[in-house]
Amino acid sequence: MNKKQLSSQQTKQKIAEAARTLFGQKGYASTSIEDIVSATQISKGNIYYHFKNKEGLFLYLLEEWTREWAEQFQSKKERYRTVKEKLIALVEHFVEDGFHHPLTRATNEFYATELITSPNQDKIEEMMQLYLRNYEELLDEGMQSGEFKQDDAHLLSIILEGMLAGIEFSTNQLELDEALRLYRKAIHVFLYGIAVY
Amino acid sequence: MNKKQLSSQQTKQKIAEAARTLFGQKGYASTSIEDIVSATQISKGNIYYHFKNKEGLFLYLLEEWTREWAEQFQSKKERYRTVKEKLIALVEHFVEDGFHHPLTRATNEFYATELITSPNQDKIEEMMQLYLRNYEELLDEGMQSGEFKQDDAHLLSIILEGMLAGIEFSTNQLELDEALRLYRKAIHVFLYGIAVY
DNA sequence: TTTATTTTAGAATGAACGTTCAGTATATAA
DNA sequence: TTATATACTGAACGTTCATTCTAAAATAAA
Repeated sequence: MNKKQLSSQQTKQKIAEAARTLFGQKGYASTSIEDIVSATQISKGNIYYHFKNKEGLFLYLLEEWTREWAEQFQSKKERYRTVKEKLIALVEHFVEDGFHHPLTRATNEFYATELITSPNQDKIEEMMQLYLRNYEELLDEGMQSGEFKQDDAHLLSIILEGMLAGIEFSTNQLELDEALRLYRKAIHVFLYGIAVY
Repeated sequence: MNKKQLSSQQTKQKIAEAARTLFGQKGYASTSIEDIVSATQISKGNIYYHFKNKEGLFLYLLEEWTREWAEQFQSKKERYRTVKEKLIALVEHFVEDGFHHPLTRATNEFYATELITSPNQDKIEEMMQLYLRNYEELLDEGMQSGEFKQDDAHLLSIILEGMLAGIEFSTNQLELDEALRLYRKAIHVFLYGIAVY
């Protein structure tokens, strides 16, 4: 990569960073390309040089985020022994580190609005599935090991994912420690609910 | 109410009905006032005669919905004996009758986008609280009666509400019976999670 | 019948915004 | 040095859309 390509990559990342922050602060629809221009001093044309359009820019951020999430998920998983511990650690990690992730709220909005029109439905759907598959795997593991009752792991993964995502919704006004308390309680209720006694 | 007032009320309801359907089908932002004009043959000016603006129209629908919800919640509550039964019945009822309520998705979108800018935050917040209070009351009742472990009912109400709302999200593609199965499983996991053994 | 009030119509307004495009600068390669 | 592909600029475009405004129609009141 020569000097030019390098600085080009840097501007692309600068755009991405500012966009992530702005989408997080103002939501998807309310963030204009002009806002990103103001925040970065990078011209509109340049933004469109690096990204197909607004939707493409957002999708780029989503994919970046999903990739990171998956990596962290894996490394967390390996650090704990029982599935219970793993799940608790995962929840704590993603509350601490990601609960106010810039994109969580904007993603809801994006998903709610763009799902109907976007030709990128598949891409979004795929990302959703990634989260579910990871949870499902863990739950399966817990059933194999005898930690959890035999049950429909797929269904439970939707419930878990739904629960975590849904709580996030009520979480906007909460401080980190309050949020942490809420999520801990939630995962414990869930674990009690599926545990073998 | 004379003839004129009556027909005026009728047009107002006609607008509300069409808006509810359209917001449900296309989401909040993607539904234009023009769409409502096309669907109803009622003029723009007339719509603005009956409603302050688009946001006001949507809020009107939300309030209508919340009112109905609260009524049905009450009447359901009285028909069952234990809190467990009440909660299960409630979930089933609102899945069957409301899970594809026209406004569920649009409300998510509206909430996600308008929360930041809208001066109606309070109104929305208030509606949210109504749901929570109702759940909290029930949970409290269950703790009093010894059905549930002593715990923080407020926290649990947020978790329950979050879980139900969050699952809805994954539910768009599901058939009613699949959705019902999912929600039943969810409420059972939750109940097991908080029950006294 | 006349006057006042409420209700309806729809063209006009104006701002917001995503996207395009013609052109310019810059670094790399020849 | 020159040619070329890459990176970048920002004004202009076109469209969408909520909202406003003027006027007309319909009904109620006097």
